[in-house]
Amino acid sequence: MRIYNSQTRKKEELVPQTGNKVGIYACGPTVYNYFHIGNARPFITFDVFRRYLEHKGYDVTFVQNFTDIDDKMIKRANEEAITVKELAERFIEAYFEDAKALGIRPATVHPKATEHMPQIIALIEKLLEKGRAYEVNGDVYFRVKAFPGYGKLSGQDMEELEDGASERLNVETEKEDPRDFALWKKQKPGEPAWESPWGLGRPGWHIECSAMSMTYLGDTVDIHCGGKDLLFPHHENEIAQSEGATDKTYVRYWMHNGFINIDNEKMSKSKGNFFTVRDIQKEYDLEAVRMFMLSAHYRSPINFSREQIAQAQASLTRLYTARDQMLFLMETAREQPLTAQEEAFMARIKQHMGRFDAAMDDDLNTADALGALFEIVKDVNVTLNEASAKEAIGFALDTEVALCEVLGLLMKKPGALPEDIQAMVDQRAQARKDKNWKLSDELRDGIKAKGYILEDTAAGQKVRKQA
RNA sequence: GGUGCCAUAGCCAAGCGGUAAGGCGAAGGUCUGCAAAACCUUUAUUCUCCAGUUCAAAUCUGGAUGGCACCUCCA
Repeated sequence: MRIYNSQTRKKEELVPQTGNKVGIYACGPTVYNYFHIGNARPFITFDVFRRYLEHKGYDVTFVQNFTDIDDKMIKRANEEAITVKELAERFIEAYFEDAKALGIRPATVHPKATEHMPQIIALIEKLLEKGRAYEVNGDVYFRVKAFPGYGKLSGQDMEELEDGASERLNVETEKEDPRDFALWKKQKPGEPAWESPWGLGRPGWHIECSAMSMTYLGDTVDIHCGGKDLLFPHHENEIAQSEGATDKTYVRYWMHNGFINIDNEKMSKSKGNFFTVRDIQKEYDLEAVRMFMLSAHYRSPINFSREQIAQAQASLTRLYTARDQMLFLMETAREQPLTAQEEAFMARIKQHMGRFDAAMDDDLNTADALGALFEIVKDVNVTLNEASAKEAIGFALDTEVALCEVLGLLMKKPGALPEDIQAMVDQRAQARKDKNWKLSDELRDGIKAKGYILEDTAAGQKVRKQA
C-alpha cells in the first residue's frame, strides 16, 4: 500500500524493515482532561490504519504513549488538589472508556512517561556525551546547532528558524540559542520530580516520545504518526534527539492527520471552542462520530457540526439496515444452487471489495472505500430477497461485515429483543391476522415509544433497535 | 516574515490527463391495510475566476480571489 510521508511530501510504497512486521508509534494524549473530538481524529484514523494493515496480513506492533507528566498535568492536579499520579490514573481510565465507545482498540503497548525515567535519562546522557546537549544549573537543553539535520521534517530553514525564534520567544538567557529546547527541567518548588545526574527534575515533553518509541520499537521505527500540528516542533525535535543520539534514521514514514474545525476555525483549548467526546456522547451515538471522521480523507481538514454528525448517523443506519436485512433473510434462506444472476451478483461484490482495498491502499482513502461499501449495500438491496440462495446472502453478509470491521464500523450486534417488546410483537402478529389494524397500529406505536422500529415485510415482522 | 494546505451540486465528499463515485437532504413514483425499509426517476453539460500547455484539463503550469494551518501548550 502507498502512504503519504510528511517528510518527503510524497506517497510512498510501504515497505516495512523486516518482512511483514510493522512498528507504529502514535503520539498519545496528555492525560489531564477527557479527550476532545479533535483528539479523537488521530486515534480513529490510526486505529483504522492499524486494522487495515492487519487485514492485509501484517503483524503490527502499535505503541501509543500517555504523557502523564508535564506543565498541564501539574497545573490541573493543583487545581483539583490531587497528585499528578491520581490525575493521570483518572484520565487514563477515562481514555480507555471513551476510546472503546469510539471503536478504538487498545494499543499493543501504552507506555507512560513516568515509568520510563531510566530510558529518558540514558538518552539525555548520550546526547550530552556527543556534545548535542548541555546542562545549565540543573536544566538540560538540546543543542540545535550541533544537529545539522534540524528542520528536515518540517522543511524549515535553520536561519529562518533562528530569526523567528529570537523574535517570538522570550529570551531565556540560560539557553545558548533560542532554538534549543529543554530535555530535562529542574524541579520547581512543589513539583513532582525524579532523581537524575543533574539533580531532581522531570523530562521535557519531546524526549519522552523518543525514549519510549526507541524502547519498544528500536532505534528505527517504521511509522510514526500524530496530528499535523505536532510536525513542528514536536516531531522535528524527536528526530533531533533520537538521531542525535544514535546517528541512525529515527522514522521511515511520518503520517500526520488534518484537523477538525468548528466553523472553519481550529478547535483549541485556548479558544474554548472544543467538545469532549463525553459532551458529544450525550447527544449522539459515538459510532456516528467515527463514521463522520471516516467520511473525509484523514489529511483533509473537516468541519464539525451537528448536521454533519446527523448525516453520518443516517448513512450508518443504511449500513446497518442492509446488514440486518441479510441477517433476517439468512434465518429462512435455503441451501440451493446459485442462479446465474446470483453468481453475477457475487462477482460484483468481489469487484466492490477490490475497489475498497484499492481505495485503502491509496493512502487510506476511507471516503472512497465507503463509496465501495455503499455500492455493495445498493447491490444487496436490489438483488437479494426471500428467494435468494443462502450462499449468496452469506457471502454478501460476510463481505459487508468484514469490510466494516476494517473501518471499525457495524460494531453493534443485533441482540435478542427484551421480553416485553417480544410480547407486543407477538400480540401484534395476532392482531394483524385478525385484521385489527387499530390495535396493530397502537402496538407499533407502543414499540416505537420503547425505542424499537417495527417493519412489516413479506416474511413477517422485523424489529430493530432505534439508532 | 518563513513553511505548507485547501476551493467539486442544498449539505458532506471521492476523483491525481480520457470526458463528474458515493452518502445525506429534497421532489415525484412503485410496494404496503396504513406505515417503515427498499427500489425507480429527478436534483453539477460542469468542478472559485483568468490565462496557458495538450488531440483531450476538475485533474498539469502561471496568475488572481477567497479560506485554513504550523513557526507558541494544543491532535
